[in-house]
This record gives sequence, structure tokens and C-alpha cells, in this order.
Amino acid sequence: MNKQKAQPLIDYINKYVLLTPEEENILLSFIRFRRYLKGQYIVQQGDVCKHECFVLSGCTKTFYLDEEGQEHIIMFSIEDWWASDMGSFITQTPADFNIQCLEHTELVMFSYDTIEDLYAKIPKLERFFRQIIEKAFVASQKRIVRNFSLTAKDQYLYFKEQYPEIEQRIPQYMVASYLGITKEFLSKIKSQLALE
Amino acid sequence: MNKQKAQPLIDYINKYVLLTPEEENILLSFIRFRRYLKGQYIVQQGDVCKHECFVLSGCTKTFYLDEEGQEHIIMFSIEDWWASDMGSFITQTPADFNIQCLEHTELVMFSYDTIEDLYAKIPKLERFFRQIIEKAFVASQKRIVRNFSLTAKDQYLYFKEQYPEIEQRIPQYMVASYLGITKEFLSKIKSQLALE
DNA sequence: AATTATAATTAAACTAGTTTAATATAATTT
DNA sequence: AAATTATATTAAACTAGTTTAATTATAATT
Repeated sequence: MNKQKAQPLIDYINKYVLLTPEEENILLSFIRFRRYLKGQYIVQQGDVCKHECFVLSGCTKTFYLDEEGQEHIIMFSIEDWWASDMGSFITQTPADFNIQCLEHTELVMFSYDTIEDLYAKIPKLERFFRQIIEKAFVASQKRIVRNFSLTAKDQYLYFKEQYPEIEQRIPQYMVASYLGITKEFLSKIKSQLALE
Repeated sequence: MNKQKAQPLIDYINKYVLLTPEEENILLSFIRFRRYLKGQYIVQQGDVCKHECFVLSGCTKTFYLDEEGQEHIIMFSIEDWWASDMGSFITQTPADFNIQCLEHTELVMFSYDTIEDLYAKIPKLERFFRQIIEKAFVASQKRIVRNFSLTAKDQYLYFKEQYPEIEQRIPQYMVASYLGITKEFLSKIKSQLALE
């Protein structure tokens, strides 16, 4: 893959481990660039997730459809975040989640078929992925805590504060889905906040 | 540390990566055995978590006290599970969680001060920890999904099915806390289930 | 500019789960 | 065995958030 396009990924990795120029080149030979249009799916529930994707530009939502066909958004990914169904990726079993682009989106893809080979050639990346997954796990646990201990209003305020960029880019009903509340109730919360 | 006592940990690690006898010995020199009594704390909210603990026997609860002093249990750990506040451990900042023993508990401890050294001596362990944290992250995400899409009754049934051993070993009000509901409501759910 | 589709607001009726408080049942301690 | 402490049950009043449905605003399309 083209080095210039991959620069945000290389910068991101170098925050965790230092790659030599040689290693950067090996990395480039292992990754693929891909562009998706707004609305397109990167992964569909039921498919096996073959890639871990690093978002260069654009925005995706990762969501789950329950038995009643209700959509539950579990995360948004923008620039410098990851998009994949990790459960499906690591076990190569059907995905629980859909990942769909909310904007035109440019990605770097790591393929399941070559990632072991990549770890063998650049063992440092094993360390890198360990570290980012540790962080993701911690964030996920903290979200469970918030779900338990905050009211819907406080969860919304936390979201606004933590991800102001994301709130600007997506419709409000998706924020509600991410928070696990109805769009009507989020609307009510916002109108109450406006009066304070 | 004594090899015989560490055997469950070695067996557990060998499910992910194969350690040579030499590596097993290095590992043993890096880990510590410790016994806690029922009621003792392994980590307290506000302290920095210095160890990642592998449970050899016994049972712990990891919980969070909110502003009103309410306890929210986020996980239980029994034999062959881990107990630590990973957020605190990886950043060496004050812990959000308490970890307390619900039974007399025997642990193997990995210390923050030597874990980098251990990774350097046995790079395979970086891979091992990456893999187990991937699994923990996936489990955490799935729990968020369940919180969103299942009723309290269905979450309880899921818990019963997934962790029948744990349900036998802990009081019911702790199950309720883990599920994020009140003990009174869990009691109601159980009496409804008894009628079905 | 008019039309259609998408997103957001409002409000009333409803329900899953909470709160409070009293009672019952185990389990421990003396 | 009696007394104390911890755990579990039950029920009534309550509330945070849902459902349904109608209305308005915004954006996209012709």
C-alpha cells in the first residue's frame, strides 16, 4: 500500500511501538487500502469478519439487529479508530455485528489470512495490538459501569463531552441507539436540558 | 514460585502458546503465589493496581461504589479466571474498582514492575496476553449487547446458563448487582419463573 | 418551488424495574 | 438452644424510560 495514505496509521502505531523504516515497508506490503461509499457495509451480521480496519477518514457505525429487528448501535468509528467485529475476526465465526458507513470512508485493512505472518515478521505489532486492545477492553468495562450507574441524561452528557465531534456528524436517533434509549426520550432529555 | 502450585496457570497458558521447560522456569521466577482470606481486598478503589492475578482457587468479586455508596458488581472470578483492575494496571493510576474475596482465595500474581521484563524474556507471553484480552474484550462487548437487548429476566436466565457454578457459590443479592437490577426485583423474577 | 422522504419534537398512556418497608428464613455466634 | 446477623421474599406506591401516535421541522429529489 501507498505510504502517504498509510501515514496516519503509521503515526498511530508509532505512539505505541517504534517501527524501523524497514518494518514500515513490511507493514505496507501487508495492508490494503479501501474506500467505501456512504451506506455501504464493511461487515454484515452472519458473515465472517475477515479484516480489522483502521479508519483514515469518514465514519462508521457498528450495530446489532435484535429479534424484533431493532437496531442497537454499539460503537461509532471515525478517523484513527478501528472498525471490526473482533469476536468474529478472532474466531472466524459469523459476525454478531454489522458495520456500515455513515459517510464516505477510507480504510486500511489487515487481513485475517496474513496477520499471523505479519506478527511473525514484526513481533512488535503483537505488542501494539495487545496495548490497543487493553485500552479497548478498559473502555468497554467503563461503559458497562456507566450503563449501571448513570441516568440516561447523565449518559448523554458524558457522550457529548467525550465525543463532541461524533455528535456533530450523526443523526440524533443514532445517539439514542448508542445510549440504549429511545429517540423520543433523548429528545425529551434535550428539551429539559435546554431549560436548565 | 513453586511449580506444582503454578500448574493450573501453566496449563492455561499452554492452551494459547507452548512454553518450553526453560520458559516455564523463567515464568516461575517472575510470579508470586498469594493466599487471601474471605473478605480481604486484593485491590481497593483509589489504590493503584500493581498486579494482575490469576485465580487458582476461591472466588472474588470486582465492584464499583457509586456516589450514593451503591455497590455495582462488574465481574466474578473463580478458578482459571483473572482478577485485576486492568485500567489501573496499564496506566498505573488509581483504580475504579475494588476486588474482594468471597471465599478463601489462592492467586498467582504478575507484578507491574517486572512484567515488561517478563515480556522481554518470553515474547510469546505478549501473544498470550493479547489473545486473552481479545477474548475478554469480546465478552465485554457482548455483555453490553445483552444489557441493551434483553429483559432482566432473560439476562438472569443467561447468567444461570453461562455460569451455573458461580450462582451456587454467591448470595443472590450479588447476582442482582451483577445483572444491574435490585435484589427485590431478582427475587420477583425467580418467583415468577418458579410458576412457569 | 413543490414533493417526498428523513429526522426531530411533543404528549398521553403505559410498563419494567425501583423504592420503601415489613416479614420470613437461613446462617453464625454466643 | 437462644440470640444476633446476614440473606431472601412479598407487596404497595412510585418513577425512569417506552410505546404509540400525531405534528413539525429539515433535508433531499424532481
